[in-house]
Amino acid sequence: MKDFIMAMKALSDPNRVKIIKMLQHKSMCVCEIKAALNLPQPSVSKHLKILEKAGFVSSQKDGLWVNYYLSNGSSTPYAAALLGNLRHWLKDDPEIAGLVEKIPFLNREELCG
Amino acid sequence: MKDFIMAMKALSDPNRVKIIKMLQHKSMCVCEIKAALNLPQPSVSKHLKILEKAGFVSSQKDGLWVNYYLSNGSSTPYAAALLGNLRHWLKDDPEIAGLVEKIPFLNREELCG
DNA sequence: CTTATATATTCTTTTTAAGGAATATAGTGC
DNA sequence: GCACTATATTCCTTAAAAAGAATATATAAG
Repeated sequence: MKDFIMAMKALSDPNRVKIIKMLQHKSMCVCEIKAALNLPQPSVSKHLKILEKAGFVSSQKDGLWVNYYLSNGSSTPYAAALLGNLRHWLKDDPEIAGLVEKIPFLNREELCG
Repeated sequence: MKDFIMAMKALSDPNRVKIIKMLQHKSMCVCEIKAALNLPQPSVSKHLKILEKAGFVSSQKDGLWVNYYLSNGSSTPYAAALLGNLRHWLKDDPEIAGLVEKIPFLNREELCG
């Protein structure tokens, strides 16, 4: 039950849902997410930590950057199933669509430099 | 997005999840749920309202009683899909199992009289 | 119309989660 | 070693949700 509640709470915040929807298209570092959502960096880090603990995302260091990407099923069954649903859910949400359109133009070197 | 967040928030509380898991077995009135979960009546009514607004449960008056039951897909796609998942999720949770075992012995006339 | 009962609503208090500013950590390059 | 940069963490404040007590509504029965 505890894991299930943690998963639901992780998805109860629009910014965290937006992060997941963006990561469906490519793995991103903190500063890219920060730029896309226009949020302060510590806020992004905190959201990512919540998503990570709930099993939705994983991370990998790449030098000074940390790349975040969607977890592959092995974490918790709840996160895995919900990530599957979220593949098509909210596809037509205008706010999400707007974000996704901008993803190709995010330039990590430029944003963080 | 708003509907999705509402659904996630509705499932972010253990008591509400327990209500859904019980309703999988039979439709129940407020006093039966109150007895099963050992919660104050206003608290049960409030939880039910949240579940209803998020599309998980519906209700039907039966004289002085109000019967609550799981909504059938037509409400929101999120609630419908999650209700599907919840059919098997948490089946082995000890707390849920304990609750479900007691459902057959809930006697509405006795509890509310 | 009055009483009794099941449920709903309101209001207040407490708890929990989110936002923000500042600081800390951990790599990188000199 | 020092300086720089991306990310993480802490602490404090604010906002949102839950719990609790009291009251209101609605239906049924006498």
